[in-house]
Amino acid sequence: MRLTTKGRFAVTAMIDLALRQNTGPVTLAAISQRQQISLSYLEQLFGKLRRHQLVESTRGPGGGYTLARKAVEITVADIIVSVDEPIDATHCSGKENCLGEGSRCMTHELWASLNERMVDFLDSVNLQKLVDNQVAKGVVIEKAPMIKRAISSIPVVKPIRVNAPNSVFALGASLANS
Amino acid sequence: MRLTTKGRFAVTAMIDLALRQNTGPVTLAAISQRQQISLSYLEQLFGKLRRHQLVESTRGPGGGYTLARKAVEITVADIIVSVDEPIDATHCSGKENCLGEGSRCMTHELWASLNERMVDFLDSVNLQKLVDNQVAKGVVIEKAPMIKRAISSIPVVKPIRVNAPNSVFALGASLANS
DNA sequence: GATATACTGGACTAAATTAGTCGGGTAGGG
DNA sequence: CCCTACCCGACTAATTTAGTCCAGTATATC
Repeated sequence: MRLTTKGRFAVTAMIDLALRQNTGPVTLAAISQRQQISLSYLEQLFGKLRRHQLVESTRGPGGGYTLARKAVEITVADIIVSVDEPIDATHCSGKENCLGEGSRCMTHELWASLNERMVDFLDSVNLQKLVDNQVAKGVVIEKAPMIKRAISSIPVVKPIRVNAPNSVFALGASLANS
Repeated sequence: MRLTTKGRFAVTAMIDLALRQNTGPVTLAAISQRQQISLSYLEQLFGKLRRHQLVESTRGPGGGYTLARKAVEITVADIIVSVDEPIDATHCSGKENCLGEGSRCMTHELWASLNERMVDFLDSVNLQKLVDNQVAKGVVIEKAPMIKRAISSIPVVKPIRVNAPNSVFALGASLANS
């Protein structure tokens, strides 16, 4: 289990998708605009979400992404695990007792427990809950305009690359993948 | 609240210290050897632990570190917060609603909750518990040899710098500091 | 069957962070 | 004094993060 802004972005994007997929597939371009996440980055993220069967894609005009299963059946943990790869291997889980006799792994159980709690929590929250929460807050979902071609004359603001400046989720977070 | 190997090292070192401080101050050199943590790095860590009043130092020969308060009164959260600086500021906590109306902060509450759970857990574990756990496991604490000068002919193995290879705690972890 | 839309995938990269090292100090016991 | 052991700030290599870029492929509509 790891926590990065990547996971946060993925959860945000999935909420956006869940909120609007009832009017058909949602394009990444739309999510990108609404959530201010770069399109290329979303593509990367959704590639992973698709490979983990959390979303389904429809190509071509009118295409986009839809949830692969009901929102209530997708947990936050599912999303995070999908985008923040396992990184398993190379760790002292189980058989190998790290270094002599618990010397290095004195804290192993501690982190394993913490990890377990985190997973439990993130698994207890499903996408539907987050959606309901948003709806309760009064988020307005404009009906997808059925116009064939959207106005593409909106000046594209070239996003300046600034590595996530020490914000809430400034850094990566990883924990034993118990 | 953040989680890095730095915090893990600090907790490990603190357990080592708690286990042996009854025979007087414990030197960083000794902890370094036992736990395989570089001395310079321990100095950095203990500087922070001291400034946060978790340990006290005694200079000169026979000196070293001791816990500033009883082990039962030091929690894992205390240790981690001490070494992994706050990083507060620059985040959307409270008044500023991030971007428009909850758009970016759709997940804010989620992370805040998760963070709260983590802190709760880490605050529920105190150093004494970890020490008891070690003792129960049968960790042998050699009586500190009262020899004035330790044998310094042990060939010092020059540690090769290899950035923490994707292990359990491979990466940093940060969460809202609610 | 052009053409535009929209997903697919992989190679690449700048900035930030981590996990330290290095070196020169300061305090205190013998 | 001199050796032990803490003190502290500057420096750095490796790694990771958070993306970009670009060259496709599938498909609906005209």
